[in-house]
Amino acid sequence: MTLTVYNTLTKKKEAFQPLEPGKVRLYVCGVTVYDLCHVGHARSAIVFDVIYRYLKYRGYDVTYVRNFTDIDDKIIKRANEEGTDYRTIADRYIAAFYEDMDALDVLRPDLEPLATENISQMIEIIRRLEEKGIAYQAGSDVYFSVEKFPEYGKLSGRSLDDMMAGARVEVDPNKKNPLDFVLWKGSKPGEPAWDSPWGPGRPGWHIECSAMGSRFLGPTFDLHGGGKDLIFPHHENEIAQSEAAFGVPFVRYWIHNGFVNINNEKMSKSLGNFFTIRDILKSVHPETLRLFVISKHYRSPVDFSDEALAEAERALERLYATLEEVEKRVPDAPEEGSVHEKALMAQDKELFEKIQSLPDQFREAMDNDFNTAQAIGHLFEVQRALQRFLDSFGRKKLKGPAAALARMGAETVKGHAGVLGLLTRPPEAFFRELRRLKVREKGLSEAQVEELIEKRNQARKAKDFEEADRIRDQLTDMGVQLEDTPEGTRWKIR
RNA sequence: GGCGGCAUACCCAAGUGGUAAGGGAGCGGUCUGCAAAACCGUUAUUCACCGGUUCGAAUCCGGUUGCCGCCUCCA
Repeated sequence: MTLTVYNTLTKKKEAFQPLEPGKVRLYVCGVTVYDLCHVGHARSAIVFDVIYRYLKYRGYDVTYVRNFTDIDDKIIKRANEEGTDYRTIADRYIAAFYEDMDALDVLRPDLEPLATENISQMIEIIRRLEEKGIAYQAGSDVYFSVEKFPEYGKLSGRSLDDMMAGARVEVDPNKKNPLDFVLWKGSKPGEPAWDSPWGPGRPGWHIECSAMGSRFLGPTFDLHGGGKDLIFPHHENEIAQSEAAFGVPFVRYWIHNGFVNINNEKMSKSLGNFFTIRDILKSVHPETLRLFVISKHYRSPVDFSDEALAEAERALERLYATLEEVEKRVPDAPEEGSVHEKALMAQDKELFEKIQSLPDQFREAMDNDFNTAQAIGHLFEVQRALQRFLDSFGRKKLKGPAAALARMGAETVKGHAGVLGLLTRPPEAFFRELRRLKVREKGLSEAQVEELIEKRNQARKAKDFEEADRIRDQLTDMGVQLEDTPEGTRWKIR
C-alpha cells in the first residue's frame, strides 16, 4: 500500500515518494505573531499535527519544521499602538501560541525557527537572486522580478497575463511589474532594522520561508503545507525565489488545508467573524474541537457552529464511554497473546473480525490523502461492535477469552485514535475535564449538584418517586442530566 | 473579469466506474420505579439539474443552476 497525497502543484493525487527513502522533510508555514490565534489557525495546526503523527506512525523518520514570522508590518504596527517594541509583541504572542497549541494537544514540530534568527540566510538568497539579475533594487527596497522566472504562476495555476488582466494590485512606482514582490524592505527611522548590502531593513514575508526551508531541510524537500489562502501569493513566491536562487525544484508535494467557515463564509480577521482558540476552549473540550476538525476531509471547508460542535462532543463521549466501560468491566484480562485466536473468535466473530481488519482499513483510509473522516468511521464501527459485545453480558464483569477480546477491542480503538490525536486521555479524566468545563460555563457548582442528587436518591430510597422526579426536573432545568447506575448516580451537563 | 473548489437523507459526512461507510437527530422496541445512557430495528431504489460515454456512473466527459474561495494581509 502506498500513501497518496493531493499535490496542489499538479492538482492530482500522487503516490508519495520521499526524496530519501524512509525520511520525510516537512515544512509548514507558521503564524505571524501579532495577535491571538483563531479557530482557523487551530484547524491548520491540527490537520498538520495529524499528518505529522500519521507519517511517523507510517514509519517515516520525519523532520517537521514550522516557523514563526516574528518580524512583519503588522507586528510593528501593533508595537507602535502599544508604545512598545516588536520583540515584546512577538514574544508575547509566541508564548500565547504555545499555550493554545499545548491545550489542543498539538505536538511540537522538530524545529521552530524564528524569522529574525535567519536573516543572514535570507540576505544570502536575495544576494544570489540579485547576482542572477532576478532581483533588483529600487530605492531602499529590493524586489523579485516575476518576469525573470518563466514558471511564475505554476502553483496557483495562472499566467502573468491572467493576473495582469484583473489585477487589483496597487501601483507602486518602484516596481518594474506590478506583480513583483518585495524581498527586502528598507526601514524607516525608528523601525527595527538589520544590516544588509542594500542598507538597513527587514526581510519581506515570502523570503523567510525560502530561507528557513532550505536551511533546515535542504534546497529541495518533500512536503510543504499551509492554509489554502497561502497558495497565492505566498507559496507561489516561495517557489519563485527558491527555484530561481538554487536552480532545483523547491518542494515535491504541496498540501493545503481548507478554511473554517462561519455561516458559509471564511473565518478571518478582516471579516471579524472569528473566535480565538482560547475563547472556544472555555466551553469546548480540546478533543471535541479536534474531532470536529478532522471529521471532515482537510481540503474541504468546514462550517463552525455550536450544533456541529455539540455533535462532535456526543460522538466523542460515545467513544470514551465504551473505553471506560471496558476499564470497569474488564479489570484483568488474560495477557495479550495468551488466548488462542479461535477462542477469541468464538466469543464474537464479528467483533473479532472488525478488530482484526481495523489496522488495514485505518491505513487504507489515511493513505488516501489523509482521509481522517473515513478512518474515524472505521473506529466507530469497532466501537459499536465492542459496545454491543459488552452489553451482551448485561452488567457482569468479563472474564477469560471474553475479557481478552474486549480489551483487545479497546486497545485497537485507542491505538488508532491516538494516531489522530484522539482518545489520548484516560476516560475518567476526559469526562471529568468535560464536566468541569461545562459546570464552569453554566455557572454551577459541583457541590450544589451533588447535594441535589443526594436528596433525590434519599427520596428514591424512600420510594417517594414524585419528589425524586421533581428534583430531577429541577436538575434538568439546570442542564444536568442524570444516569442511574448500579454504582450510583452519574451526571453530566447537557 | 481571470483561476479554482463544492453540491450525497432532517443535519454533519465518507464514497478511488461494480450497485450508497460513519456520526448526530427522530421514531418503534429492550432495559429502567419513570428516565438517562447503552443496545436492537427503522429513516436516500438514490447522490443539484440536463445530456453523453459505458454491460454498468454519486464516481468519467460536456452543459446549466446555486454556493464558496483565491487574484489585497490572511491558516
